[in-house]
Amino acid sequence: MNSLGEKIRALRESKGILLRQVAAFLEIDTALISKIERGERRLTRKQVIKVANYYNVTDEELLTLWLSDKVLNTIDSDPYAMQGLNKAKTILKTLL
Amino acid sequence: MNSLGEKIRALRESKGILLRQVAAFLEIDTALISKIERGERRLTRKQVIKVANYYNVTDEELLTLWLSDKVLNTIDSDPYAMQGLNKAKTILKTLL
DNA sequence: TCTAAATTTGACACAAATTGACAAATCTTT
DNA sequence: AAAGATTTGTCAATTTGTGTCAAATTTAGA
Repeated sequence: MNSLGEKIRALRESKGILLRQVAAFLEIDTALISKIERGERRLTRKQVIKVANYYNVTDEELLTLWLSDKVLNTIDSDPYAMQGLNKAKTILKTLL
Repeated sequence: MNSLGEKIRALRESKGILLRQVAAFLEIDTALISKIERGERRLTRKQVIKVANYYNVTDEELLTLWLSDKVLNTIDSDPYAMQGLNKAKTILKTLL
């Protein structure tokens, strides 16, 4: 339930960048980015976009993970999570 | 984006019950259930279950709508909403 | 190993969102 | 017009989200 954190940690490590550096770029405390990568906290939408640029990946890729994490977090482990998700998808389709 | 509110309003009206009565049953203010039916506020999970019993429908039916509303609310009108939903679904499947 | 840098943890602060009550305004029915 | 039903607006209490800071722990290099 923390796809984005894992992803940006992988990106950071693959480029040999320090938490300190990402934190500076995002203008937040190092402790915070540490928590974010481990899924203890979440990025804001704007921060996700900044990070995507920083690591040279598309906004879409990271935002999709970010949204997915948010969704899974709100339906948590509700027994009807899948039904709710399907209903949401059906409704969303009609809105597009 | 307020499937549940519409549903419970329809249920209430089909049975000719007053907001006042539902509110009394749920032990909340009448104004609140009014707002809930119009999507201005949300029920808690426990209240959804109480309402389901009150109107003699299944928990599953109302909780599905409740979850769907929550999901659609959190992904709001993000341009990548559908991608996020699909990713969430994929991940959720692996967790079951 | 020793130590310095990097990361993690826990406590706290502040802001924003949520949940509810209450009073007043509006809508409906008779 | 009067009574009841519903809606609206505002305020308080609580919860949740976003961030900092200091201290503890882990990791790496000399």
